[in-house]
Amino acid sequence: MTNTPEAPEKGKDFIRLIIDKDNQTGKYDGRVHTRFPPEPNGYLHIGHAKSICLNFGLARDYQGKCNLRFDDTNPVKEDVEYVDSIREDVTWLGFTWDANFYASDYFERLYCIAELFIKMGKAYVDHQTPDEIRANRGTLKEPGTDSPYRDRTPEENLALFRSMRAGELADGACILRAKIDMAAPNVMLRDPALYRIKHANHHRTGDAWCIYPMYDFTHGLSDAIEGITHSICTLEFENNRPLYNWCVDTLMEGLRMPELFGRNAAIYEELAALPGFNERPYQYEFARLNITGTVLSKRKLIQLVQEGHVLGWDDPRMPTICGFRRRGYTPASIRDFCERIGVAKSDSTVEYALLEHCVRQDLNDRAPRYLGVMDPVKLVIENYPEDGLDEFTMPLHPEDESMGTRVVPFSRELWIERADFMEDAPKKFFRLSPGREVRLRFAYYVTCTGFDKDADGNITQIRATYDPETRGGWSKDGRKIKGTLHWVSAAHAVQAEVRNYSNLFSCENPNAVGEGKCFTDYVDPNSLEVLPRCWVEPALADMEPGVNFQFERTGYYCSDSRDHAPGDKLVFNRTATLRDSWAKIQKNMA
RNA sequence: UGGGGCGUAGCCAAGUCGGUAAGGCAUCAGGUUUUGGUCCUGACAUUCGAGGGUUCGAGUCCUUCCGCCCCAGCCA
Repeated sequence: MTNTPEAPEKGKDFIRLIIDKDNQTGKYDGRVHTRFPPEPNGYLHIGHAKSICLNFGLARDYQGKCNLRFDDTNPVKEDVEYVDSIREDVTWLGFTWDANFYASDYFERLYCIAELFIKMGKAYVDHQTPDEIRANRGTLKEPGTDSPYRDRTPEENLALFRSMRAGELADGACILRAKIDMAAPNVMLRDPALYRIKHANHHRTGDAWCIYPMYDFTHGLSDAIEGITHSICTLEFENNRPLYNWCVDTLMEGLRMPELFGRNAAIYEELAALPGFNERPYQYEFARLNITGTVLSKRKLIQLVQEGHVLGWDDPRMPTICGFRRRGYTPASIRDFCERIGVAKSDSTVEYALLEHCVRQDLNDRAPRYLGVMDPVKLVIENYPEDGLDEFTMPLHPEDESMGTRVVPFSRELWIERADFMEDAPKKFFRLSPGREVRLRFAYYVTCTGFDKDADGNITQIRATYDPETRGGWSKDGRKIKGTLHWVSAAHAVQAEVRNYSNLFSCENPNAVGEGKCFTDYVDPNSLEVLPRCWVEPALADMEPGVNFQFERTGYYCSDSRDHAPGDKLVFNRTATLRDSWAKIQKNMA
């Protein structure tokens, strides 16, 4: 691992503790080699980010290595579109793999290993139908029944398996099964399938194969081939671990039986020399990530996209990596989140608030500030000259001068936020109201002198006077001004479309909906709010797509990567609101 | 008594050979502030799923019980 972000400084998780122990005992000679092994059948989500940060982070912290390996053993579900997106997302998160492999790289070796298993009497070809196999597997509490084909000779099995590979059999005609124990209490061990026939085109190997290895057979062997030391996956694979071990151990045993090698001897000898088959990898499981208010399973995410509940995989409301990217989340904020949630074995659901905290913290430091009015109402400065103009040079960041400045024009007519004015304001309201004085950010103090309404009672315009002695938003007499409003000069403002996002789901846990309900029933149609006519300061007109910034007093935003066109159509996505203690006060008053 | 895991605050999560419950988020209360932002300070588990036992001493050891998650794809 090279080129990776800063290391964390906190209590170690159980996996790091295991590695420490391995290093102390001299296991693997101090080598640490992990891998991130996605199946390219969908887009990566924040749950994958946890795994990515763990696996690549381990390599970083222990001066080890981490591979990217596509687990592409099921061609009908996979596609290059997904492998491309996965590579892009891992890279965007800030990680660099030491090697990029595919399970399909190992198809020939895997096939030879299967032949060896057959010769060892550890695998057989089963001609039972899927229904029969299911019926004979037994139940969780009752043992299974041996297949009538279980005692075929190695010679017979070898011939059959070769005809499977040769394409002489139809899909589903038979499978290759491990010969373990049909009465095993762990159902995974009741003669699991190793190979199935699928006359399907594979995104990488094309039509070279019509049989494909199963996950359990492939995974541990691929790990060993790559010299992986610590194979980390999620909790639901705990039951698979004995099978993982069986596959690796059985091969290691077979590799010591050269009398069985036959014409593929070269391949077996090569495997036998690999570090992974001398000091084999071990699998460890951690709890997958859950976050309140969203779903994190590929199946559900696909459903949201396909049924049109969202606008695509990168819809900013999606918990996908590309969704967060488009929303304006930074790689550093997601990494920080993954560090903070920890790695453990208990099922847990992290509050979305933590993720929001992480972006806010990151963006607070690095996002330049701008002024933009979301819900505009006109403010006329009555004592300001009709053709007057001020140009204020404002810092792009209040605590970081190095970020520089920009110039913001000021004139007689301004746009301010409708919510910043109240006709009859309570005492705690620090904004504009008849007779009250507020500061216009970095401009002047203004005092409200009145307002106008239309026939329906809507406020059409607010009137005020300004104090020329307060230029820059500061006064010599030191009088206290509690409220500071953002504003934009009506004559100079640029129009923009602002897209505000809130929770995609209207319930806290869309994974556990009531009887007869579907999680999609809880998709909130108001989770996307489009404000087509906002007024923003001119400095924003030429902003490139994909740039993070803050609209002061409002929130963190990001120019949209798809629809934002500098100098033409401005489109800004809300990444997160600012924390809003005024909202809390209002809530408490109500 | 199918098998495999897990249970420390509202949410995550440290807790190594038993020695008297880290940290973060959220929440609440103050202070600073030209963003009701940021920042700073303080509060927030007499108790670790429950009971029993061993011990001078138990979140850690023993034991019984309870609760939750995973497994019966020719998916991963």
